[in-house]
Amino acid sequence: MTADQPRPLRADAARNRARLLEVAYETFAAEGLSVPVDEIARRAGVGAGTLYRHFPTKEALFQAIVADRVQRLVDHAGHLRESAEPGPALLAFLATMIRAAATDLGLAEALAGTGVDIAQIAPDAERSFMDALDALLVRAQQAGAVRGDIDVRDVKTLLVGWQAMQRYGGDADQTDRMLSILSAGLRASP
Amino acid sequence: MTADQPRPLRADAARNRARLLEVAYETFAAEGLSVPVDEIARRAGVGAGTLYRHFPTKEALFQAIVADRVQRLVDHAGHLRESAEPGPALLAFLATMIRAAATDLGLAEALAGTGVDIAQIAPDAERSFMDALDALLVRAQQAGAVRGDIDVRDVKTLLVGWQAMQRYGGDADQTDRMLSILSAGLRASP
DNA sequence: GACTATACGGAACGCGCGCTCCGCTTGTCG
DNA sequence: CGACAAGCGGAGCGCGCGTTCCGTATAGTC
Repeated sequence: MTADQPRPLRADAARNRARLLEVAYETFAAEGLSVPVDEIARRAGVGAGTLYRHFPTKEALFQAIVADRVQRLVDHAGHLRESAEPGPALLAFLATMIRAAATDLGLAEALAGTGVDIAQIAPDAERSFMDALDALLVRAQQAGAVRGDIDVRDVKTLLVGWQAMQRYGGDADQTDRMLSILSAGLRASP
Repeated sequence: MTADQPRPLRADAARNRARLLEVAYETFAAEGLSVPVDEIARRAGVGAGTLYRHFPTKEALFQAIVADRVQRLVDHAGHLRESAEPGPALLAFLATMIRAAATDLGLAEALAGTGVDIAQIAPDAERSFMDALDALLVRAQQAGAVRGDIDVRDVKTLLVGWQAMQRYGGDADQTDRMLSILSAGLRASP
């Protein structure tokens, strides 16, 4: 259904597109969304026109980046689900996301902070992410490793909060303490 | 030393200044920092020139708002310290801040998110806030109500994260669950 | 090697916003 | 009540950034 590409995209065009995505991701993650589009183009070594041919709008560029990154997270969740114990699997996934927050979700939250919402900008990515997270959560709850009164939406909200801390706070020691508080708080309660 | 006012400020000028602060606070908290300065002036019923006479720059306006709000939080912490048990006092303060986050700290974090840092913009306010928070934390730890391996900076980081959730997530029920997780995680650990 | 569709670069445009300037109004004080 | 400083309003300036346009270069094809 969605697998036909009318025209296979010229070689240089494909290269430029990939390079733009890469550079844009790194730049936005590191310096925020206010970086001018022209600057992205410059760093990628292309003209502004080229960027706009691939991504007709700045927001379209965001969308492409987010979709890409979220997909990687979903894949990671899938692997954990197959290879680890329910409780540890959930915590490991949360830890991974929080540690990677400075770049991955940090970007996503930067979007939310500026008024752009992931669920709006890339509904498909959002949905498959939530599904993957839900699977991990339910298994952990069934195994009795996590309190039963919370749902996926709660966990997602927790992630948003924790990655905000990550961006805000500092050293690795603090991160460890934050993670310790999180797992203590999630444990099945009296 | 700092208690002399060369000129007592004319009556209408004082009124306009207060009104501007009020309107700017509400507007920025509700709609983000990208609201144009002219719009603030319009809603306050004054001209742009008037706003700029009181606050020579948009950032100066932020600074004035933040200093004002943080001071209120510090006062609140002082009252709690005198009137409540150590453990509950800390949790009550955290809960207050988190519940008020959508307006108060939400603004502060909005600043941080856009590259402005409270500690830079209003160092005095930041310092007295941290002192007040520290006092509550230390008392709670001495009473054995909160684990001893965390410090003020950790608590501040937690607050940043929790208020991010607050802005992000939704209903009151979810907020309660988040608070429950927080207090469970903070309790003195094995 | 020549021809054409495809893609590129970067100058230029328009708009929005922070900030300034100055002629007019209004509070204040004798 | 009259005079003067203090304050006001809002048109306008300049700049930065998102977006467009079009003449030029280059990959793909025979």
